[in-house]
Amino acid sequence: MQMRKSPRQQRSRQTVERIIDAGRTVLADQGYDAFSTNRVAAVAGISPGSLYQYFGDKDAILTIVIDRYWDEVAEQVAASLNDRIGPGTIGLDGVRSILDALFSALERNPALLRVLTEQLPQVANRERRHALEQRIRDVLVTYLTARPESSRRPDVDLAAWVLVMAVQNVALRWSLDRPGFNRDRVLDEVVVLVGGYLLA
Amino acid sequence: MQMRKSPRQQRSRQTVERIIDAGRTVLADQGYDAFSTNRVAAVAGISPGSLYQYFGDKDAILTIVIDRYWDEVAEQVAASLNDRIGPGTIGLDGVRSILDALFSALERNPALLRVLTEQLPQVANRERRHALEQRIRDVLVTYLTARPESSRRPDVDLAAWVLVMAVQNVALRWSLDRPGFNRDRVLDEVVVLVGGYLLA
DNA sequence: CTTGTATGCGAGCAAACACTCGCGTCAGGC
DNA sequence: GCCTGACGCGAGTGTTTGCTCGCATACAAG
Repeated sequence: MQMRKSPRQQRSRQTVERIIDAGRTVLADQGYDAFSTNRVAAVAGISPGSLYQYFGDKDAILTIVIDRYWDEVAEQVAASLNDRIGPGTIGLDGVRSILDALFSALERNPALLRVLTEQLPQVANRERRHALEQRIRDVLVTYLTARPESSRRPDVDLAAWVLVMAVQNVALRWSLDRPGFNRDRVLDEVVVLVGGYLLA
Repeated sequence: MQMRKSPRQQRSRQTVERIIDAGRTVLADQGYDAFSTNRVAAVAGISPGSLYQYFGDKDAILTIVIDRYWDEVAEQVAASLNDRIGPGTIGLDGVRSILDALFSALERNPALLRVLTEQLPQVANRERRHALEQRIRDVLVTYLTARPESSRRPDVDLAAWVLVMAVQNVALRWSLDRPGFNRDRVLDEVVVLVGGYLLA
């Protein structure tokens, strides 16, 4: 179920925002198990009944929190992407700064990222993450097509898919697992991974 | 909680196996939501009470199903790895056949793989997947150290980590999302990814 | 056969929790 | 200032589900 009715007055618009904030807070601070409607309502400082005036069910709140999170990540990566993609050939330093943006975006809210990726049924994230991936793949494909000299891979779609899948997991797992490796060196290695693949 | 007591008689050992089988069946066929103790017991053809003679709680059954699954995957990959690692330098065709083994292992039980990775809280898989990753990383590190001519990466540990993370996700997502790409061509690309990275 | 133990049963308990409903309160247009 | 609908309340309901417990049955040792 989705949003039940839209808030008309000022007061209720604040209520809706407080519910969403409370949802994010509970998720990030106490985990998915604690994410009960009663608790979210309590943290939001409202009653459980009020919650159901605007949200059809528990999942509706969860969905909004998830959507907002991935939208923020997408926004930051897209910003860096658009900055670099205008001029001419990107070059390895450009790749690096885009990767840097991705890493930074994932570092913004580690607690929430952890809960979203480790405690939630992934099916909840699936749609949004696919959208994010698709968005980046599209940019990649148009870039690689426009500048064939920057890649030796024959199938552009396939190359973009492989790169996104590979890079995504390196970034994600570095953010979540915090292995002992230095951030800058990991970035360097990913740049090599990408460059080596495209120009092999 | 763990295993509550071990089965002494033949009869009860069969019961335990039937419970585990039922657990796997319910998970793969009906998903995690349907994975209730009562239903598992029903599918196993026993009563809920009997189930708790051997398993401390619901999670104990789940854990065993997960462990067995990842152990099987690890076994198949390790087998291919050990076959290839004995002789001398592996070479790109050797890399390819190891990757092939990984893909095949993930293709064995797609339904269960999907439920484990998409519906379960990932924290349940975490330990086992880390163990699997660590195992492969160790093999990689010893190989790369023993044959420095096969890689130009300065930090062997870091290189192994990056490769495992990158390759893992490509394999996993290809198995789960079934994008339109031909299996062999994906394998080829991953070989290029690995080779290009190590020899860049 | 007897007896102690391992195994199995299944109705039912207790807790958690998503969600409702009837009623009181307040905002804001006229 | 009034009046109507939007807003908010919170105790309560219905259901689900993990798990127990007292008892029956099957097994194996002596």
